[in-house]
Amino acid sequence: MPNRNTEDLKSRLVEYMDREGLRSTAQRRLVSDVFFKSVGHLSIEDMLEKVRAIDQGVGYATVYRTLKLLKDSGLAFERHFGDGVSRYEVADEGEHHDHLICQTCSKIVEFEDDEIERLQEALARSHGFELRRHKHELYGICADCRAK
Amino acid sequence: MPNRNTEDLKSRLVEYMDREGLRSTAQRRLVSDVFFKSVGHLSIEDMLEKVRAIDQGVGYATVYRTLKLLKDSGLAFERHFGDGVSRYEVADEGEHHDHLICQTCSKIVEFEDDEIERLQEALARSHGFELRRHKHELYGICADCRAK
DNA sequence: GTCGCTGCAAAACGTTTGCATTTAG
DNA sequence: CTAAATGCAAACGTTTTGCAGCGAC
Repeated sequence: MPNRNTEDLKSRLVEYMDREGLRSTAQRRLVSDVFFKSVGHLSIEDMLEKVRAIDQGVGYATVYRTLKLLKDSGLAFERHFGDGVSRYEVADEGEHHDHLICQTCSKIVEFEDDEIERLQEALARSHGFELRRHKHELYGICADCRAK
Repeated sequence: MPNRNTEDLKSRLVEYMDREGLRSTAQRRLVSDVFFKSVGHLSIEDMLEKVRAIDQGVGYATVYRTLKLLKDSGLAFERHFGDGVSRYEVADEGEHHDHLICQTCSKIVEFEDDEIERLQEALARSHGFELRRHKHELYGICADCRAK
């Protein structure tokens, strides 16, 4: 139950599909609806499971291609956390965050730090780079796991 | 020609192998020597090519397993830059750096910023985490590519 | 001589694509 | 009707492993 305006996301997707001349199909609506209502970082398998709970006729490739579509439209971020699996996350507008990951229990905490953002922007500029995006992941052991 | 004490790295590897009861073989010595003399971020294929220039009998699996050994011993870092390929880098002691990557020409600039390090340490602590390692990658367009 | 290591080839793994069929527009 | 989307299965690229023979100790 994310606190999120899924209607807005849906209409942005429709706009994108209109613009690109893509068709609105039952599968795309199902996959994108399920995705927009999800929290966290979902693999294709995760999505397939959720989607098949509603319609088990949906194929892996369709989920894969719809997630790609969502990524291309800017409505999903694709993440890689070191295991070989791609994960997808709803790209809430304006919101941005990095990740703090527990190496023991795999808990993922999201964070944002304006000061770090500012410093990395400055750093990129000082090396002549125009910064487009970044990946900042902190790996450690969370308080719960240390307590055990 | 990295400015690096390869003898030290070699002896640390020998220590590790002794401790673990592993054997010193011609292939392991060759692969690790080539690796320690290398700069940058090498894929298994890169390493295989360099190694086979000296002894073309060496198999892919041996390079793979030796790189894994180097990673386990703490003498190599494994990196993932988003294409599906694992890359390895010599883990010089004390030295640490993050990466600034040009999205156009794939140039990789290494950086280190103590202030960012300090902030991320504080941030992890404030979330109850004991920080073990981190990944900080900045993607953008370098000056050369923007000039074109 | 033992048991770990090598090289090969094959398996595994997640991702991506070709194609015949279905379906939105 | 037409072209795009689907589902399947197969292709892909990379990583990982089983195993027979080889070699360090």
